Amino acid sequence: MESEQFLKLDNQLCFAIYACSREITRLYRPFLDELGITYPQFLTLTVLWEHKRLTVKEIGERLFLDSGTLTPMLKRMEAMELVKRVRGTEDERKVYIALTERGEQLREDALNLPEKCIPHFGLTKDEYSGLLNQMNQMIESLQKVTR
Amino acid sequence: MESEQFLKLDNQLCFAIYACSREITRLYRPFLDELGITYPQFLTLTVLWEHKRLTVKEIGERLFLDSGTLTPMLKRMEAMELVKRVRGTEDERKVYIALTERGEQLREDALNLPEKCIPHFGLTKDEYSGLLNQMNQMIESLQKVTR
DNA sequence: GATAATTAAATTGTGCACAATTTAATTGCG
DNA sequence: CGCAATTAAATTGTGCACAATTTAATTATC
Repeated sequence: MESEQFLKLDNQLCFAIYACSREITRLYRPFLDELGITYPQFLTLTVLWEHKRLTVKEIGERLFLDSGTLTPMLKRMEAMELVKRVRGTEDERKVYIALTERGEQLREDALNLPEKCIPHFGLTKDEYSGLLNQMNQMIESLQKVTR
Repeated sequence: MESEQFLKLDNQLCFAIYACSREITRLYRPFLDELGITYPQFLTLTVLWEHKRLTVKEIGERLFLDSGTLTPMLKRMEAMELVKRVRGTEDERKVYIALTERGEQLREDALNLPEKCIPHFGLTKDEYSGLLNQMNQMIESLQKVTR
């Protein structure tokens, strides 16, 4: 039947996406190594470059990560002096994350990172944005079920 | 400039793929929980259902994983009696991984897993296979650089 | 206004993922 | 043959990812 076909590794989109995600991380790694950060740390900085100051929860909402992942990572980033962690005063449950000078400056070094990496994806501009759309659509569909 | 745009989270295909991969794993989890396995373990079983007996290296070539990841995972799977690990006799560097009875049987329970999950991707049949092709193409392009 | 329910982070514990190194076996080569 | 180079797994160490629980603060309700 069809079931048999779907169970083959080569026919599984989920495996292709999982493998692709790891290959992209591998592509980014040498560039990120130069900056002294990991890929998830780069994503965290990316949202902070856009929003300056966010709570742990707000970062989590954007990256789809929870405090179990973020808290230890943000502590490492604080130790590297990339971010400051400040407990809220009006609501003491919240912890605000803001960039340090160093965290701000890192943006300049990261600015050309996408341009250096994206060409290796082997996609045309249209394919890139088409794929971006489809992926975001898919994420939305999936989140309706998984949340 | 364009650089600024590329650095925004919403424009980064790499983030979309990373997030999508994790959402798919989240979708599969409850079904895999019933089988008592994780997603990477499911992928390992998938290649073994296709090939019966493979070395650690051969599994790694198919899943793009190294012994640092596979050895401990395969030991856990051996403890769960899903696979047998047998050191090669003609070449003692190799370790052959084969399914146990239980590992074989699990295939029946996993057979309908793709059918249960794929509809939630929110894709048409054509979109699914188109995306599968593009992802595999992308993986190939990336591996030319990262290997 | 006390208390129950909710919320935000942190903590605990398990399982990848992967770089780097180690160990042991095999192959290549002079 | 003898030894260097290579190969296959295993090991070591770091960093996510996430479920489940805990802690502490805030909000809702009576």
